[in-house]
Amino acid sequence: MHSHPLPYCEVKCEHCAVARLCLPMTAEEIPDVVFDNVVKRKIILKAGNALFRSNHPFKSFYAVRSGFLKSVLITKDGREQITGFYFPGELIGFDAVNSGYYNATLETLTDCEVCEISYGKMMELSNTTPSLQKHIIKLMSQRISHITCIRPNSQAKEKLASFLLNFINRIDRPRQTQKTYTLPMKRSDIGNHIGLSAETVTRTLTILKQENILSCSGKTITILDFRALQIISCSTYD
Amino acid sequence: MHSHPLPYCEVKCEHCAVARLCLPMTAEEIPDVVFDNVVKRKIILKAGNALFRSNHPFKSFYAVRSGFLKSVLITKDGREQITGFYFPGELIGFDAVNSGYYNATLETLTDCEVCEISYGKMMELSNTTPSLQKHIIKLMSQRISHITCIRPNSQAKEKLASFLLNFINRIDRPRQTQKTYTLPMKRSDIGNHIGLSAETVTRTLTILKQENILSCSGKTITILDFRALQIISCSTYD
DNA sequence: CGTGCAATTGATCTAACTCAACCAACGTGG
DNA sequence: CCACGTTGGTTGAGTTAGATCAATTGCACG
Repeated sequence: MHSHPLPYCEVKCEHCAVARLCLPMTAEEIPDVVFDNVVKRKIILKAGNALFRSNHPFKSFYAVRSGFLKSVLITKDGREQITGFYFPGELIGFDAVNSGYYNATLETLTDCEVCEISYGKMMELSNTTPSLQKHIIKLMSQRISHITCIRPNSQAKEKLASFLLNFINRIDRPRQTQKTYTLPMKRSDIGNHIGLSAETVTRTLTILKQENILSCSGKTITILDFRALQIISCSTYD
Repeated sequence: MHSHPLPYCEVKCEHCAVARLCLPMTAEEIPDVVFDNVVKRKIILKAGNALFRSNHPFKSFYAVRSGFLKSVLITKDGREQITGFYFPGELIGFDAVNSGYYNATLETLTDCEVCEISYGKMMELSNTTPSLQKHIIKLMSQRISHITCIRPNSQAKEKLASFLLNFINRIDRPRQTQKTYTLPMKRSDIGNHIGLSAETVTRTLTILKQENILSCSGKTITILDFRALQIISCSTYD
């Protein structure tokens, strides 16, 4: 939970597995030399560290190259609120553009590789690169959809189903034949984020197991009946 | 709740009271003739009508010129979920860019004037207008912040305080000496949105009245102790 | 092979929900 | 102009989903 100097190393986007998700990486459109000026460096973080803290001035987005992070808000009386999770290929910092400072602390759930993307330089570049501009707006739109996916006045089962579907949609897109996933966060993190206690998350998972909708042990979860999960979530996921 | 042909009329942005919030309206940057091509027309809607419905194809943002709207999602078992409110000067439709269709039905809470902004044409225009591009991203960032403001695992009092502060911040920015506001939505809408029953909203308002933090009667609400409300909300509002 | 954190399970408790009655404001039509 | 229906708000009583507290087990890692 302590933040210390961030170790950097060189990175080439063309070698990045999640580049296509992160920024539109068509070499013919953006010359490498220009692009390298925008995406600075790869930051390596061990699990449990902070990428940045609440109220620090905003100057960069961060692209998740690998690993998982959570965005945490500490209320004045010391409680934690997890306002979101970040998965590989996703961009961090959209909420900070308006206020000019980061609204939450970004903590790694696992070891992470993160690329720093200068906001100012990216905006310059996007002036001459329509596809980049479109892509940013699309990613922001996507994030808005993700946030909206948990309905606050729904039951535990419904919330958890929505959370799991959202997780799968973001981690495994386009959806593979794969049905087994590793949850990067603990029960209490899930609960905190969707408005349940850790115990209720466990109990609800147990119910879903008994109903043969999924099986899970620890952080490993297998979806047995995808359709049932969709029905429970009442969502519009495909 | 019925949707019928939308009545249009001519509108000039330079005469609009909320133009400065909606799009960057510096005449020297964007020639009128170009701009008029993007902002199509003014739509007039009576209270209780739909601007658009869930799953309709997305092709335009809508700017709220006057009035108030709510965005409603109908779950498969018929329950309503209010995913957000829209106030004068705000843009509607950010969540639809990614999926290509509107994710919710937009219903007017009051009589409304709304301007249609072609997404495609606006993106074209923003290619040559850096300030427009920056503005859109800022507005999207702002919306992300607004959505995040209600913490799902907090008490009724805290939720309601956060909701009220968010409302005031959006309706009255920069903050005036004004302390009395008219809530455009009913108790059940507030409750639905923040995850409480209408009765609990009423009861919580009654408690806040007894504590001399606010006074309210029906839709008219007066903030007596702003600071106390901020403390209850545990928020970071200024 | 402990040590410590996370997950599970059970027992109680409570904040908020639901149901119901009542009131106030408002619009409509006779 | 008033009777009436409708809609929204308030208040009370009883119920419940999920929280809290506590004890136990499981597991990962040095």
